[in-house]
Amino acid sequence: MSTILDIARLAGVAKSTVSRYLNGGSVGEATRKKIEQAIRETGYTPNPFAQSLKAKKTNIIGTIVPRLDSYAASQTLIGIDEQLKQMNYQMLISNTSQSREREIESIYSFAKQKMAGIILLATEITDEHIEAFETVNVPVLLIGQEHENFHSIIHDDFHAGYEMGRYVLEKGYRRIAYLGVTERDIAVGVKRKQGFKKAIQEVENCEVRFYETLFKIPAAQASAREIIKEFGPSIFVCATDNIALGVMKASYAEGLSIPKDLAVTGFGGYDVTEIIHPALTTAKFFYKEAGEKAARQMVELVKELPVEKVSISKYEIIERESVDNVSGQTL
Amino acid sequence: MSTILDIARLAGVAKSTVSRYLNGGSVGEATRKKIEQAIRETGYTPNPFAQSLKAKKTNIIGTIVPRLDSYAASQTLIGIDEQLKQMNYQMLISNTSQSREREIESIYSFAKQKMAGIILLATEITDEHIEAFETVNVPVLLIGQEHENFHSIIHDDFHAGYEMGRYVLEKGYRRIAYLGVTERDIAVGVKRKQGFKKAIQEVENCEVRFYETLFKIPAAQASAREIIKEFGPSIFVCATDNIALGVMKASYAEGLSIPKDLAVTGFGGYDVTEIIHPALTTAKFFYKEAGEKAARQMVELVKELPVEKVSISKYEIIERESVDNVSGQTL
DNA sequence: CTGAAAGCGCTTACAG
DNA sequence: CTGAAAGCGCTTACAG
Repeated sequence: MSTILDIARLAGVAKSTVSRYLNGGSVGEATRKKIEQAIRETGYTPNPFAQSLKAKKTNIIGTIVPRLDSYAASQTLIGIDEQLKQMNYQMLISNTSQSREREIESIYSFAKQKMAGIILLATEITDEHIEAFETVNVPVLLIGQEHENFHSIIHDDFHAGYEMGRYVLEKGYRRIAYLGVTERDIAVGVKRKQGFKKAIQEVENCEVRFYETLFKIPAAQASAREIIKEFGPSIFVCATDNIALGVMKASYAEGLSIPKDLAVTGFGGYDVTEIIHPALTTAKFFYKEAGEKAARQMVELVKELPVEKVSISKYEIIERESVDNVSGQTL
Repeated sequence: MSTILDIARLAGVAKSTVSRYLNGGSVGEATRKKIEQAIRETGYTPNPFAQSLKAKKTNIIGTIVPRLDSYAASQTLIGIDEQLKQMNYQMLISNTSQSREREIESIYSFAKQKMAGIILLATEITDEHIEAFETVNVPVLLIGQEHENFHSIIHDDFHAGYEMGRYVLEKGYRRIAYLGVTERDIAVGVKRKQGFKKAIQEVENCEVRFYETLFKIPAAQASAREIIKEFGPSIFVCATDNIALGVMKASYAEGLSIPKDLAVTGFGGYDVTEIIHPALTTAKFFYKEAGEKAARQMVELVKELPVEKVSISKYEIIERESVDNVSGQTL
């Protein structure tokens, strides 16, 4: 491995001149050529550790993710990674396995490692998060949740909820179970529900009940079984695709046919939703695109350029087979 | 951020003494206490860049993965990551988006970044791979494929194929379509098929035809449609779960009911296989465990301890609903 | 435009 | 056991 000194000698100039060339400073035509030649000969690449030691900052963006094995997470990461690569930055992933403690630790650990910025695929923002981010003093970008203290990219949960509500009502459903999650998750637990509620309020004679369950399929399945028995809705509007999957399992178990006996919708647009049969009607979010945008904005933050506080990523209602047309009426 | 000099001054000793303490060298009882106290006060942690600059090696294991959005990949990564963390190593992921070129680039790039070792979630090992690994001279571990030049952890594809064959025959199926993939993929394309063939050879009066398709669901679906029409098997034994999913979609489209009209099996044990209805009978591999073992072995390689050339990870046939009992006979 | 020098924070022989 | 000194490979004022 050759060093900057090797190529300085080869080119017959000083180390500092080579360094200047490398960092885009102005060098004379002749010396530039000699340096370029020397670099070509040796295949020289700068030692990143030496660079970072001086610069006290890397070109690495630390990305904190609650789990690796979710569609949303992996798509978002792919988007971040590809975009970052294009801009000559690198992504370092910290998987916290849904542990808030590890999430906080990762913030400090990334700061120690001189990450240029931190992207958090957020579920909940606690005081500990705020404190950590404030003490490390590194550019931060949230994906999936918004917070007044930080820049963020969110999915349009409210309007997706609203449009999903409209869609379900248009199809004629009037006995609806909304199966949501904890309100501590603002995006998934609050916004989607609020949007849905708004759609409901625009219509009359509609019986809607709101329930809360957990994110995992088995929990959703158990909740659904209860609800089917005690309420007997004609449709489940579920706050996530996984919850919808749990509802579908419950309905098989109860011998209900989808969508004839029971309709189901989700949110997310996970690829499994089109593999299953019947395919699931859902509000698709654009995780990869959101990740790409996050990467771009993060680099702008690093360069201290102005960035809008919150960007809203789009969505799309995808009609598939899990919802019937009960009435055909238009609202 | 405090440096080693700060804590040397605080403790009233020399930098080198602190460094020795930090690296497990012998220090006197009294100085040890003073140093520990100083570290506690300041919350000092060593600057990793300065360390790496001297040591010319990091405690980071570079992990090259063809894609992030696959069950096998994410489970394997989770296993590697968790185990590495426990051993005070870090994982750095390079996602190549199925580009062989990027795979090769990543090898060189990891070497430049002084990774302590490289783990490759392998699909195909080409001459370029071999050349790259030889020139960088960094410990290497393959997961998923074996190769004489390198250490590796593989899944027991051969025996999984064999046992799947036995299982299908026991259930009474005798008109079988084996839907495989390219033989350039030794593990998936060759070994699983070989194991399956062995099982077939132990029985008589069995009509088996072998086909080849691509890894993606739509491609498998198209292949399946053809095969259903021209051969009309009573069961599809598919080389991967995704291919099995494609077959299931094709059978819905053709109006065939699973498992009554057509049975299906896969390999992999992806979690989607138990979400769908009917749930898929498959040979489950233990990706996360394989990742954990890979991490352990990699660290041993880094430390230049002896490591077995190839480790075989286990599998398990999971019986679910996509296969009927046609005969009930025992082989 | 170019170069000499100091310094980033750590480790590693080498003396004592 | 402990410390002074050199050096890892780079960057950054500062002179010229």
